[in-house]
Amino acid sequence: MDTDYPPEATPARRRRKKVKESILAAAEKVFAEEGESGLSIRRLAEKIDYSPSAIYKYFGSKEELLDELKEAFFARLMEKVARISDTARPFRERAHDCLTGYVKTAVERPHHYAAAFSTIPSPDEVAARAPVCWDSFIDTRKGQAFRVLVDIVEEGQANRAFDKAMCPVAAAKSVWASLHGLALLMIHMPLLPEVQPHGGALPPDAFVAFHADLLLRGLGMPCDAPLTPATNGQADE
Amino acid sequence: MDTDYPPEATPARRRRKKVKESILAAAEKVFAEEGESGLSIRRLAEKIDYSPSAIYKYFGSKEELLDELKEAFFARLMEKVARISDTARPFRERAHDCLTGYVKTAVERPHHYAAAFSTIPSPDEVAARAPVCWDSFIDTRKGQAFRVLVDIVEEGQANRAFDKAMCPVAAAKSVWASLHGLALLMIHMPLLPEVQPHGGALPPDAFVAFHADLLLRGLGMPCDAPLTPATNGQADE
DNA sequence: TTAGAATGTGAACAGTGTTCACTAATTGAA
DNA sequence: TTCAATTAGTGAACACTGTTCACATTCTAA
Repeated sequence: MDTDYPPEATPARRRRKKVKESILAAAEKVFAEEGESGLSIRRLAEKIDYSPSAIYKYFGSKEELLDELKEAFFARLMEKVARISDTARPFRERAHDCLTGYVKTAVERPHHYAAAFSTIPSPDEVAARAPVCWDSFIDTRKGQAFRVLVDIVEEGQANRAFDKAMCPVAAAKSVWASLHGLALLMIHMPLLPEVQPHGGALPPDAFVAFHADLLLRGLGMPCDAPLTPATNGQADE
Repeated sequence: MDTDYPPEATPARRRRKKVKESILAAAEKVFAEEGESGLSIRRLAEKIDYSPSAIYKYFGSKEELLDELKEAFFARLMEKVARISDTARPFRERAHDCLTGYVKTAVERPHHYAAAFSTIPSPDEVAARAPVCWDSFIDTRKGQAFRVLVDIVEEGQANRAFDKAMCPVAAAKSVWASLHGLALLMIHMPLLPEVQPHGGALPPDAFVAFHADLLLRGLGMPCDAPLTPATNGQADE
């Protein structure tokens, strides 16, 4: 696509960048509230007072525009988790907060997170892209987020907090899957955490923490605190 | 919608049912291969040699048609897992196979499974539907699949295989989330299991088994076998 | 000053889900 | 058997969608 120019800061380039950002800002707003179904090129054009076709001078297609939104979101998510991981605190706390932080950040922008995992490659595409090499994956935004998890697992193993027999990459994949699933389940079924046969369910945040504890224990790290706070189960109700 | 009639088996009703099933069959085929994006009413009509508007005599909307496909798929998924859970085998084997069975069945029909969790309710809708009661959820197809997981957790706790301090419902939610995430990750990134820095990644099935083992350990059940088979890690490569 | 590139536009194309007036066939009752 | 009422099926249309393209305008660099 010929929509991206080298960034010598001529006045024209600056103007162009501004317009492009106004498009992205308008798109971001609509998309955050209503998701892809609410975001049409015509509606977007109306919002920024341009004609629909003008948008195609800045983005090759709607998909390209959406990709930038998702990419930016995932970069924020990754950075957030990485920052948590970089704080100087006991390993268990840090690991726990990385896991819960991932889920919480994902759930904050449900449409973004869900859209970041929305395309299903056909068997042909899969065959064409295989085999996938590690280096190309780890340069992706998703790959970088994954990298943080691998580092945590390796650190935990070095600490003897986690089982050393596990392949750290496999363990990180497993953890990622579990976080991913919780995030999506909470996005698509926001009331699930509240569902409980006799009332007294965990509030969403506590449930995310519980999930993280379970994962850490799966990795081989026993819990010092009890797994479920007193509010859960069929207590006093 | 007035598209469903009582099932007195008059010739007309039989004919109607047949046509409806032919629509569903055609839709099923297209949907399984190409997902929602490939399934248009006009294309569907062409396939079964009817006019597009004819389809609306059988389904109130495209969404309603799709809902039937997803519902049928999830019913199969649920039944499959329930059947595994009902076999007479050692608890650990059964539990393990239920978890892996869920993921494997989901991945077999990627578009179905992903579509079954595709709608994101707006905050208004969430507020309107809250609070959700257990009984109405457990009658859902998803609720029934979830029920199987709760039963497994409770059985494991009764066996002293799982931690008794956990709320079984919370634990089941956590397990569900982890399975859900693995299934979706494998659907949207089919090559992820293969990604490994120095080659020698687990094949997909082995990775699913590894994931299940990790979950069982998280629930409090220690592993008899080593967590990761010999093929993993940076072995002989 | 002027050629060339970049920006923005309106009309159009091909596609979508859906509705509706209409015809044709089928049904159940007189 | 006849006849009214229901049902099945149709084609044209509506209001959308993403996208393209010839065209006019504006800006930029030589």
